[in-house]
Formats: sequence, structure tokens, C-alpha cells
Amino acid sequence: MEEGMSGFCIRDGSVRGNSGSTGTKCGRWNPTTEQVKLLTELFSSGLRTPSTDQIQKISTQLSFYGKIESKNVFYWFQNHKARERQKRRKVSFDDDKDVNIRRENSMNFSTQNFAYQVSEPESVIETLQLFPLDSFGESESEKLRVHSNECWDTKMFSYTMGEQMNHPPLDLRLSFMST
Amino acid sequence: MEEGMSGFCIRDGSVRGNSGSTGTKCGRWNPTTEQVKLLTELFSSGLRTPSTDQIQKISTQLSFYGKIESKNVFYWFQNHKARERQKRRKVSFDDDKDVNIRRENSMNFSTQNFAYQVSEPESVIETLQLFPLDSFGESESEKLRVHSNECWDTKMFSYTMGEQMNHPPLDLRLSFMST
DNA sequence: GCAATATGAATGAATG
DNA sequence: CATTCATTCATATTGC
Repeated sequence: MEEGMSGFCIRDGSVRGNSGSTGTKCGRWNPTTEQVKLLTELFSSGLRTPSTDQIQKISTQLSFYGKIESKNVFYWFQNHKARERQKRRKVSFDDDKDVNIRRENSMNFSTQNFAYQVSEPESVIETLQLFPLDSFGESESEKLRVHSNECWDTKMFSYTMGEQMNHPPLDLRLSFMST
Repeated sequence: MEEGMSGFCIRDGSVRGNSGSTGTKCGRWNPTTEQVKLLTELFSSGLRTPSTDQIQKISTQLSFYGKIESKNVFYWFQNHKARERQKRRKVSFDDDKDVNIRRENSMNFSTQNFAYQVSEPESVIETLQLFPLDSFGESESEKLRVHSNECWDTKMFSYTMGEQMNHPPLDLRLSFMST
């Protein structure tokens, strides 16, 4: 719930432009070009949801290029995957009701800039060897997730637990204003 | 890629700054600040996996601040707990290089003059009193759970296991996926 | 500078 | 409880 802690970013220039983090004290991680490049390589190599272990390694590797945390890697893959799918989804079915205010044909800006992986795959592979990419079989085949459910209604689901009959004294004491 | 494609969700800009008006057609519950505050209080008080009864009560109470369902409470606790752990896991590895100390106790948004009563302060207290506040006596800030030992969480029940008690055959698993 | 967009971060919801 | 997906928020970046 750390929501309000944002808004104190002091950027001193384009972080993505320079590789050496110029002491940018940002609240938000700003990946360097090298970091993005590597992440992108990994992604295009098939890695989509790295495990915690992989995240650690990747983070460690990327830390060479600049400040980075594990969660950044985590979020990066989450976002990257989600957005790729999102883009694809946007063009797939554009038959909405009528209030469809979506931007049409957003493919102008090179749908995927992952193209430059062919430039120098060698060096990348060398780096990638640290992480066992095995999740290639996952592919990007949509799961066709159906949002069938949308009605919990008022019926109270019971995610039963073992003992609920006479559950012990619940410690629901609110410590409001316990200043 | 953030455009107004979701034109049916009414927002007034502030995410959690609004009370109740969480849009009407939003398919996703958007907790108000008050709701989040209360939930956080409960969580901080040690409540991690509320029982069905507790969820009911909490939900009822929170409904005062805005539209809410039981499942929202259920999910909230699930997520909150999971993310506490997850966060502790990913941020655990502080990068060796650039010794950045961005984490300066930015856990909770301080309870500043954020008094949660814009109009009726009494009702809030009244509301809170509905919770069975058992005076356990062990009132201490359990926020110091540095070891992530869910001590107070006696049993890590799994709601996936069917209990053969005298309660109806609970579905444990969200059975709302009909329709 | 502002609008539009790209993207890091957060979180509700759902599944295994 | 873990993992993942989808949506949204906040901010950085870029073009005009």
C-alpha cells in the first residue's frame, strides 16, 4: 500500500541515455539502455516469467549497468508480457459496443523493437548463459481466458478452514488512533 | 498505453481520495481510503486470514464507506499477506553495488491528519465497536515481524482442503465460476 | 510547456 | 498459500 510515497523523483537527465547512473536519486527505477537491452533479449529468448531465482540472477547481472532491484526485474517482465498481450488483444477484437475510444492502429511505432536481437546475439548469449531459459515452450499462445465469472453476488463464499465453529478469540482489536 | 479505452469507469482523479464513488460500472472494486485504512489496521493488528464470520463483519462495516463485497475483503487479505511475503522476498537482496538506501521505512503511509471522518466521526467509532475487540493484553506492535514468523497465525489452514466437520460442504474453492 | 505516450509500480482478481 | 493475469495509477519520455 505504499502509494503515497511517490512524487519525489529528481531526475537529472535522461537515465536511459547514459549508462552510468549519474546518481539519479529517483524513487522509480529507470533502466539503462543496457539493462533494457538485456531484459529485452531475455524476453525475446523466451523468458517470460522468471522464477525468483532467475530474477535474482538477472538482477545481479543488471546491477552492473546500474542501480536495480529484484522487484524491478519482476515488474519488468510482468509489464512486458502483459503489454505485449494487451497490444495484441487490442487489435484482435475491436468489436465493442460503440463507445470504443481506442486508438486505432497503434502499430506505427514498431510493434516490437525486439528486432535488434540479431545484431549481436553472441554477447547476449554469453550473458544469458547464466540463466537457464527453459520457458520457451510456453510461447505466447493466449490462453483464451474466459471471464466467465463476474457474479459473486451477495452469496458468501466460504473458503472454509478447518476449525471455524468456535474459533478462538479473534484479535480484531483495532488500534485506531493509538497515538 | 493509457488511453481512455475504459470509458465506463468513472473516476475523479484521485484514486483513493474519493469516498464511495468508485465508479459504478467498474467491475473492479476500488477501495476507498477509509476502507484501506481499516483493512490495514486490521492487518496490522494481527489479522491475517479472517474467518468467514470475520469477513462478513468486516465487509459489512466497510460497506459504510462504499460499495464492497465479501470477496473483496477476502482477496484483500490474501493479497496483502502474500505481498508482504513476496516483497520481503524480492527486496531482501539488496544490491551490492550502488548502496542505495531507498527503503527508509516507507511501509505505511503515515496516519497524518488523515483522520477518517469527513462528516461523521461518531459513526466511525460506532462502526469499529462492532468488531469483537478482544482484549488480549498482548498489545504490541507486531509490525516488527522481521522473521516473518506468523506466530499469531496459529493454523495455516488451506481452504482447499475439505473439512469433514459439521458444517456444510463448503466449496472452499471459489464456486462462483458458474454462469 | 503541454499533450500524448511509454513504462515502472501497485493491486484487485483469479487460479493452482 | 504461490503464482499469475488484468487493470489501473504515477511518472518518465518524447513530439509538437
